[in-house]
Amino acid sequence: MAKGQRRQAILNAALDVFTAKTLTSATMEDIRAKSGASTGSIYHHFASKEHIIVALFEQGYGDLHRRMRAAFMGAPAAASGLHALVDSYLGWFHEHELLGRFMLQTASTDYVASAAPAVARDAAELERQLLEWLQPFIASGEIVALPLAMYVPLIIGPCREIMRRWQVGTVTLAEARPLLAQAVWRSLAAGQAHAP
Amino acid sequence: MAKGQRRQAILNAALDVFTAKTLTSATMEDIRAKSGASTGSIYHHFASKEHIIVALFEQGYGDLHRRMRAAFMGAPAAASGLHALVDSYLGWFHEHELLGRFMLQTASTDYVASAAPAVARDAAELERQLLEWLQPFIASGEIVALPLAMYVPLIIGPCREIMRRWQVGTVTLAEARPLLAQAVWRSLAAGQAHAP
DNA sequence: GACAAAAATAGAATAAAATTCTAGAATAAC
DNA sequence: GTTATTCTAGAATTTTATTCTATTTTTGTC
Repeated sequence: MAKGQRRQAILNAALDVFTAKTLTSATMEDIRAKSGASTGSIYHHFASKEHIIVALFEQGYGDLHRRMRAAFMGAPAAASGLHALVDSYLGWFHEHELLGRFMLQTASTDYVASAAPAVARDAAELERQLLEWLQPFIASGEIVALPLAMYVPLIIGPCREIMRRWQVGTVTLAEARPLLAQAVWRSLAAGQAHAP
Repeated sequence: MAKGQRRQAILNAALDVFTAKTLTSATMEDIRAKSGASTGSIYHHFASKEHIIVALFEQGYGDLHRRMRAAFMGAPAAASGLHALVDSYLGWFHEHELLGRFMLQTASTDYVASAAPAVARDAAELERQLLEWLQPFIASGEIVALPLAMYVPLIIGPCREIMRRWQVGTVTLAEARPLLAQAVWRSLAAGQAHAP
């Protein structure tokens, strides 16, 4: 078995098992059986069940963040950049159904923050870059001025909930995708109608 | 010990333990020690560790949903109803810090859906009522027409993410509360500027 | 207020699962 | 080719959830 093959086989098996059953009810024995690895081999690659979970998160978020970053960085206009960002998020989860299900269903960002500091750092860096990219549009008044910590929730919050629903089949991307980007844009675009 | 006292003591202890450690690393022994109940007593009230978790969810979501329902139902105007809805969500989590942390951090809606069907049903009913309430405003063109499954994500998504951040201290409610309601309103209000 | 029935508690016993350990096989480094 | 390192195996151990049996407390009834 080639270099790193076994490790990935274990991760793949774990992902299957974790999405089929719940995190707690999935046993190491399940993972062992599905991956074909021995107990010793599993514990050679991962210190514990939790470490397997963390490794999956790192893999998933690493890839997702990379894609999101690429989406807005370099975009010249606010609207197109945000549109691309929303699209990248939806697109990633669309293309990584199992891992995405695991990421959205299993644990929250805060759980990850303590268990997977690398992911937390990467997320913080991504947010910093996004805010930096937004800055000129806020300054010019094209995007509403808000406490900085609010932008990501306003952009990602709706995306996340939509993808949750997509995962359980109550929403289709074909219809949601363009409308979602527009809705996010409206929530951030300045110079429009005010509400009470 | 009075009627139902022990059950609640167990739930309280479990909540403490679950928020202090992770769901898996929190043991029945931890709960036993903190609650002062015996093993037998715990298993008399709850069939398993998972049942304790579900009971906490039912308690939390039952109360939250009740409050959200009260917020918009009967509101005469779209803007004020949505404002009240957002406020009720933020307010509830503000007032139930521990339970709220548990609910947002621990498990997702979908996990709950399979484990706690009562919660899922209640959530579905709440959504139905919200959409029914929204209907006239959509018909009149005051609120944008979207696939029905998109409204809740657009409203609750940002709220959820904001509260997550509030829980870890990166956002204060004093500043976020009014701005969030406005942003949600903008994302739903029709007849405004279009984006590419 | 005595008494049966039901609910609640206790803690020991068991079962299930995670993790550790010791030894052996494969691979890489030199 | 040989030595060191990584990897694999599977049995042994430890930890944790759950079950079981017996005892106590409460509740409803006369």
